[in-house]
Amino acid sequence: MKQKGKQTVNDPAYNTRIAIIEDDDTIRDGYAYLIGNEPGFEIVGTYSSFEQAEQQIAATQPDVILLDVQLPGIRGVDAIPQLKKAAPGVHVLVLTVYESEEVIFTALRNGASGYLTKNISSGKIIESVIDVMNGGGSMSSGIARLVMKSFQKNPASPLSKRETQVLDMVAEGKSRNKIAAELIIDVETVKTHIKNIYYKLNVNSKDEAIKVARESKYI
Amino acid sequence: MKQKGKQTVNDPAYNTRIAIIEDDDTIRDGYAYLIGNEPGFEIVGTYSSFEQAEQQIAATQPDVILLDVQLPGIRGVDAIPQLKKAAPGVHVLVLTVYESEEVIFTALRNGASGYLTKNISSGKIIESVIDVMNGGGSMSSGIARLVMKSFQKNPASPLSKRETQVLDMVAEGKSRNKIAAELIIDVETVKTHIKNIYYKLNVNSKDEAIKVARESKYI
DNA sequence: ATCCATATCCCCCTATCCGGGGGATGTTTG
DNA sequence: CAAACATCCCCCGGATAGGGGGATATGGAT
Repeated sequence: MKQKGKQTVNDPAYNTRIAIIEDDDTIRDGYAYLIGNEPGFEIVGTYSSFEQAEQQIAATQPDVILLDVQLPGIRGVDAIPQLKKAAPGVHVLVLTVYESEEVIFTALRNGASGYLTKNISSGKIIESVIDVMNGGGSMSSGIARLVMKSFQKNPASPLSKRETQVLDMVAEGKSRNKIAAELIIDVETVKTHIKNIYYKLNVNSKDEAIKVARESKYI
Repeated sequence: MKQKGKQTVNDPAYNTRIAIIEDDDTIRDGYAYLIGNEPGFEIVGTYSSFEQAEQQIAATQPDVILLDVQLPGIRGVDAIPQLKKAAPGVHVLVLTVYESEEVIFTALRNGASGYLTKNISSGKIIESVIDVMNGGGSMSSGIARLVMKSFQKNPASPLSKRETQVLDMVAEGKSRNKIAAELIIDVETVKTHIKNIYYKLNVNSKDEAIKVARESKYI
């Protein structure tokens, strides 16, 4: 229902207030034009850099910010915390041309409400804005694929089921005793599993094993 | 480009072959009707349970499976690995009425290509099918929100920046020495940070701290 | 039938780590 | 200025980790 002391989103007379931070003039003006002409949406500010935007954002308190990742100065996704501080409750929709995992996950960690590739139509952007205004999230399909892939394990892991389970627990900081207790097996068995894990991963310490296994998505 | 020995997806004469596993007759037949009448899409099988579907899926090798989470017998999301084994390369789109975090993350871990709530239009389902056929992913906005939220930390953490950083490393199985080396500070400092973390979280061991911090999304 | 991977358990050893206790000092920030 | 933060110092005893050497039983692949 989302109120913020103004009117509700569901009020047909209420315009969703949108700010755009994007350094490419053509793209910025294009978005502004397309979205500004859409009934129910209002562009309350367009900026070509974060530094330029910060003050104004605090003053205008938009509902949604369309944020380019490539900006002169600070990287767009790194500016998200400051933008949310300047306009608490604002929904940040990140726009990008590249699908870089590092950038995507930084954006998500920083509290972006959506992550869209720029090759989408303005209709899709409007749809995403509506989604996030209703408390949802929004991701283009390429981004969604990467995010979903990050949850999956490598099916070609050299580790057995039990070994994976043990290494999972090791990676959570649990001691051999704790692991043995939880799996209801002897500490010696846990030890053997760990020995075999080290052998298979060609390492000889906990954190090497965790590092290697994480990199290869074995755990 | 995705070939599978048949024709390419981009061939306008090729029909995307879809199977539906859904125990509610009305819903199943409804989807089958709506999707079957869509040009470019073909329903190659409808099943009311996983057990019933498994054999046929292996024989028909559909491109996409629409899978209900609530099934008699095995839970839909738990059947995903077997479905992918029966039809390697198949894209599984999970359909649900509830947005349960546990079920969502199980689906993602098991390699679902999409996760949709049932209140969406058949047009949206078609869109999602196209997205996954092109190698993308697809999530309804409520699901996307939950997934994105899972990446975020609690902004109200009692831990300082440095403490969070240290606990992060502790949670990765690193020893105090290793942490000290990586942060280029003394082991004693790391120890002090850990002491303070334990005090703040009201615990007195590594794995308690990790558990509490994980539950509250401090790390 | 045999071999290999898996899973379970047993014993030895030493160096390191962990948790708990007591402090101190400088900087940042509200 | 006080509180939070980040840094470093000392002492102690028990637990843990890693490396070495085994054994036994099951189940699947050849």
